[in-house]
Amino acid sequence: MVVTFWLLDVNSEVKADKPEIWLWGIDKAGKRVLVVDRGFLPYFYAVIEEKADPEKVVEEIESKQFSSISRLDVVDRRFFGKPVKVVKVVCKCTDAVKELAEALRELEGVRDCLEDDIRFTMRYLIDNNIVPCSWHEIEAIEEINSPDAQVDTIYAAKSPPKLLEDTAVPKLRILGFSTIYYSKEGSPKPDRNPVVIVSTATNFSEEKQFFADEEKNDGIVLETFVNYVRKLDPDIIVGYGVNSQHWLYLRERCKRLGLRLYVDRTKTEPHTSVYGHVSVTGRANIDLSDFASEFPEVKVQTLENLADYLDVMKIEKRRIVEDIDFADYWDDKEKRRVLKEFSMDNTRCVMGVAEAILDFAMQLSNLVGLPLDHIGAAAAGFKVEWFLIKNTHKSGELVPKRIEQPYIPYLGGVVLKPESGVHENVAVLDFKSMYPNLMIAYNISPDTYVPLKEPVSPSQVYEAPEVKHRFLKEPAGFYKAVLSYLINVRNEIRSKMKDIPQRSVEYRVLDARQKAVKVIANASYGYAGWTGARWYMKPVAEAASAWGRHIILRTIEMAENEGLKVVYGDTDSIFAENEPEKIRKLSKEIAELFRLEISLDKVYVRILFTEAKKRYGGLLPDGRLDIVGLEVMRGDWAAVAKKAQERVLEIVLKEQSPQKAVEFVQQFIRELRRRQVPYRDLIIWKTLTKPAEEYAVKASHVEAAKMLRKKGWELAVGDKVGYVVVVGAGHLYERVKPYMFASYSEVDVEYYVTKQVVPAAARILESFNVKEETLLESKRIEKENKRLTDYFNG
DNA sequence: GCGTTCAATGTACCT
DNA sequence: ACAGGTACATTGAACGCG
Repeated sequence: MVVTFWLLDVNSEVKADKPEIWLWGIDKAGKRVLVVDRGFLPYFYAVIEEKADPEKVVEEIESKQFSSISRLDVVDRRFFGKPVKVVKVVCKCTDAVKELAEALRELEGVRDCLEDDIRFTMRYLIDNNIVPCSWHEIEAIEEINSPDAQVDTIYAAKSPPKLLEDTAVPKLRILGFSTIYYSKEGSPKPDRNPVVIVSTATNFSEEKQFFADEEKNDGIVLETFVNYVRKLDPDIIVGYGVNSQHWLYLRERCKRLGLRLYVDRTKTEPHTSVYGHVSVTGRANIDLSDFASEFPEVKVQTLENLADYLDVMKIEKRRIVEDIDFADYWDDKEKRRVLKEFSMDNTRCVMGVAEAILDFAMQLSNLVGLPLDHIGAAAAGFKVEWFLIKNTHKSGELVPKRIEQPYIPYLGGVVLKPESGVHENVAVLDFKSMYPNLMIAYNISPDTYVPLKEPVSPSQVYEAPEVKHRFLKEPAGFYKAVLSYLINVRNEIRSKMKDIPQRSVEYRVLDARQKAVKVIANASYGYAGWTGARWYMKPVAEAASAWGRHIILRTIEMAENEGLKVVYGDTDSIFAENEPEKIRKLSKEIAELFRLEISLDKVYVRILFTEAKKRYGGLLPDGRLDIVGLEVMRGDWAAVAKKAQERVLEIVLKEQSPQKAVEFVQQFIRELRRRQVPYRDLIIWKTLTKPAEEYAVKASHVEAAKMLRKKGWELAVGDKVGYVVVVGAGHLYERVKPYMFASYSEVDVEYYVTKQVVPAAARILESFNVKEETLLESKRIEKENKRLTDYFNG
């Protein structure tokens, strides 16, 4: 019979020494199915030396009588674009692959073995063109002696599945959860601290909570939670921080209590796997924190901040309970109610954030080919790499081994020094997807690169300026193929979206798709220059950036020849006077000369450049401010400074009154000195980028982290530390405290005046010759106004 | 011994 | 564990000074 299913998860098993692929999915009728494919064997390639005879090599291998070899085939492949003869070594089991490849590498006539490092499940998906989060059909028969799996039907495959066109997403059961641990000794530890609350919610509005008893016994929490999950049988489980923390915590708790955390579909426990994701067999376990980086505007990426940003649940409308207070809240009968509600709200946030992210995650999984539960956990470089592996496989290109490469820096984009001060009516022109388009236009790719010593006629190659790297004009390299596809597909999607109502399901899915496509296209240049990449090739990245410099510099020349004054530019953009006719002419010239598209991105009514590069603020026609690089945009400045600077910019750009801005700052400082600003606006957040001991110099956030650790609150590398500056003597790092350990009365407000608000405000006002001292003068208002009036009137 | 100078360190941003 | 280019605050050693 033919089974049609949407692929949710995949894993491999070994039964009686034979490898099996298990495909978990949902069929057209909404039944949960497991398809077991026993017809696929692992393999790798032995690359034959150029002068060797492939048949001789096969004979040589055969003579060794390796028992784990199933068969040998001589086939044609390509390696970095060059045709090679390889022996496809098919193995009887997955365990044998590594060992066998190691042995064959030593054989005469074998140059190297490749693709022995491709995981079996990914091998199966790629070879059979099977795509996670897509529909497939397969010839299969219902299993008689079924393995124990929590699905409606189990099938045995009779042939590999076939990918279908259908892009619809089936109705899935989604479960979200969050936990509260009880600890009076700092960071909760599973060997001593119980889980007192688990809150769950589903995408069909079912909310549940599981609580520990009065003695804080959590066996009941874990047992009832596990039973609930099994009964509900979700396809997707979502949480925040579940990969790095919660699954392991719950599992450890279960172990101590003699329980099993059987929340999957086969009675195994959640286990950490590739890229640090936690696998729950038969379901897709998704950690939303893995997707938080898609929202760089959110500087401190906690669940509540993300939910606030995505309009899931506003922070002002919530009662937040800090971790350090969990135990106190649990112990107090009245407060326990608040803690329970806080926990339930966390799970509601999980569900809301999941709704904003899941479409994107599915599209990314679908595009890249990594299973849904892997895709978030995989770093950007690995996403690009799997996308490339999947797409190069089709053209017979072999996947290089990952080898450690020395890091050799190279030149990047051009950044112009801005014409500091205020400019009116400024147009921003930029090259759309500059690096991908350069790689397409000049066929820059690992498989088209012509090494220095290789003779080739100049007419056959594109030669990058300055660096002189050469790439064949023909045939198209795989970057060109793949990037053209991505750019075309994105354009098609975006034009399709124009004809669809924005609230429709279809629009949302298309939007998620175009975002996924954009992520991969944008990361491909960086991938080429990443020393960890399998296809790392410095000349590829270096040629792209060299072409980029060449083109932006020619563009500036041409603009100026046109009579357009360029006031700033960075990598792929130029800022110039907004003269539509001249701009149109310029765009046309660029298109003809370089076969690249430059477009009018936006126009600023008024823009202010500081003396520095990469820092400016502009007023858009709709009245919004566009602020770039300045303190307002930074997560490591106190909110007081950011708010003051933003208001100063607004006054200066909209009302064009530096005087009024000065008065605002002076008033703001008075309020700050009276401690009338919220305490939370004084918190400074900085990332711990390495273990506290490894810092070469003393640093405020590290000292704050050490204070937290002394009280049992451990921070991991990558965590953000929130601290405030308090009164006292000595270095700055000696005068900081974690924000939850300090009280407002001990805060050193003068620090915030002189080192936060004043510098941030002065950054803008220095364009108007306002000095920091002026901002710090606090005379009576009338007197001040007069003095300023006199000052600005000269 | 103490203030000044400046390279080094550290973080976060822009494209 | 995608690239290079850049700004900026703070630290701490070197320096100058009877």
